[in-house]
Amino acid sequence: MMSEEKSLNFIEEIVEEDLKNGKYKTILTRFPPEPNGYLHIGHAKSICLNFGLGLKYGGKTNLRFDDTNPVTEDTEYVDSIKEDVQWLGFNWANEFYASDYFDQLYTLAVKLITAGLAYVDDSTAEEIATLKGTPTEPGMDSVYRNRSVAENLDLFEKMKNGAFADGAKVLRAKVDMAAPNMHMRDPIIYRIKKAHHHRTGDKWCIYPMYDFAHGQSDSIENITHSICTLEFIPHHQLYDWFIEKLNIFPSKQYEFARLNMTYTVMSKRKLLQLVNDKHVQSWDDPRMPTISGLRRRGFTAESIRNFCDKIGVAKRDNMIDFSLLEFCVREDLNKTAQRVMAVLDPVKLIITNYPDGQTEDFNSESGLEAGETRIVPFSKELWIEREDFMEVPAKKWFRLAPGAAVRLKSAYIVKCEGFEKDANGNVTAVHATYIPESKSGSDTSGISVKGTIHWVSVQHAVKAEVRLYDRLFKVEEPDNQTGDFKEYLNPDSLQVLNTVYVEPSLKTADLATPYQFIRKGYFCLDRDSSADKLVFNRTVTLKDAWAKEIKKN
RNA sequence: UGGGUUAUAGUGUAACGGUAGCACUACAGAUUUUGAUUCUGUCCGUCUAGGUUCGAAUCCUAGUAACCCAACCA
Repeated sequence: MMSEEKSLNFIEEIVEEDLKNGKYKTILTRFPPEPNGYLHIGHAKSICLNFGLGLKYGGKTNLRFDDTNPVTEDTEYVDSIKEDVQWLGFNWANEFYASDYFDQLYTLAVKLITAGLAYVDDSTAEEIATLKGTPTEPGMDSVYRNRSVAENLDLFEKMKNGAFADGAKVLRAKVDMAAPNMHMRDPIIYRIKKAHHHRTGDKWCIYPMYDFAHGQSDSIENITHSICTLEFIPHHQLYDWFIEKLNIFPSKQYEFARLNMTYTVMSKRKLLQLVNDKHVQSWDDPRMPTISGLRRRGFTAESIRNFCDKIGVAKRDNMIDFSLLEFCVREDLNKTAQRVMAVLDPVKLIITNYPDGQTEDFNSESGLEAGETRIVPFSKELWIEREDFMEVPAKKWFRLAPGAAVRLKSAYIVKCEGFEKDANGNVTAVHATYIPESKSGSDTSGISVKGTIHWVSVQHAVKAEVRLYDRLFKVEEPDNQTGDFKEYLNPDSLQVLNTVYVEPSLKTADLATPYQFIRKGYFCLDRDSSADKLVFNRTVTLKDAWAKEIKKN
């Protein structure tokens, strides 16, 4: 038996090495979101990586909210983040908050001051920026850089006690104003913000910066592998500097390339703009790349996990085709979706030789597994898809056209005998005769047809609303265009169909079940549905060989 | 123009000095009561130039390109 061995990504290699040589007995990772927005598919990559490592190597993973900036953070985001991580199928060992550590962080800052490695700076933001220099020119010392330890201690305590206004003073680490790494040029580690915090309330008026909170929180929790994205590479040196100077648990930082995907944007700032400017209806608008948006759209947790597995983990910048995500969701839904019939763009098919008032119940397979069936009622008048009839058939056309025959899925073969048109030339009805001996499952007609189409009985049909989604942006890389990214939004990303007829079995449709509208795609019920109105979202279309055939001409 | 990171088919990702493989996409075909699924096949790649070696995607040298860093954001 050939064993197919999946190769390790570079972080798994590091973990295996650390475990093998006894550096650690078990590993501890963490997923550290800032609660200032909803999670998106890029976060899913990080979640799958961090929690996946814990699972794969018998370790644990904490969920830690990096809540050090009270002005942008909110419990609404905390709640959504927890829901999304759980929905993706992961359980955290502990739910922590950087704000849990504010007292310890304050103590660590005092320790740094005492060691002569931090000072209070009264300079304005502009002065600090000017003195910082540029990547090609070294910075210069602030005049406050050499304050005594005692004075720094006194000033820092006063900062904590609210003696100064926002922005009046900051606490800076004393590193090296000439360092080639800009982040080592005496980084700010505490600032004054008299703002209400979602968890600590008004207890604090100084808050630590990312660099003096993230690594220290990792250390407090004894995180072994602190995994973040590439843009934090310049912080790595500082991360290690604090650990060394503070002599705390040596967590190690590793960086991987964040996920980028075609036809969408992946920055919380931009996504927030789309929500605020009403280009989408909400964070969970089905067009959004957010976890909640994808969930509402009908993507499964399984498909997103598979996607994250397929894209891999590496250090080079990447741009993943949206079609890979579509492939993953089709792959999963094909196995699980209930097959049903729905006519999105209805036109009437009248079976002239079928008795008035007669109905028949047909069994139709509702899943991929043999034996799963549901009952679909049939009658003289049916709704069929407008695009399944062509007055003048195209080449290789094997659906309905004058004189042509098709199979009505799970029912009879019908032959088109004519059609009706209105004054504008639009087809208003198609006429056909059915072949009684061609009944599905007991066909003795001897006729074989190439095409099979779906249908819904007019008298049994249930009216529904269907929302079709297309890519959010009309260009592959909205981030890499000139001008505002919003200029590249796809105006046709949402199409609402108000007159869709679905088969009666869908009256009991529920939010948890994925459906395949045969030949049309995968759909799910939207939470906007009510007792008297069904609303479906199209998750993704089916692959469509015919559409490609047409495009070729 | 300082520092850092990265370069393998159209897009991702393997190969750890020894046959450049896998997935998606694209294309062609078989099967099909979903033009779906399934199955078969095809196209396409080691950033460049030198060097080391029996042998280089991998090691060395020199280039080139892309991305990140000058928020009291994370």
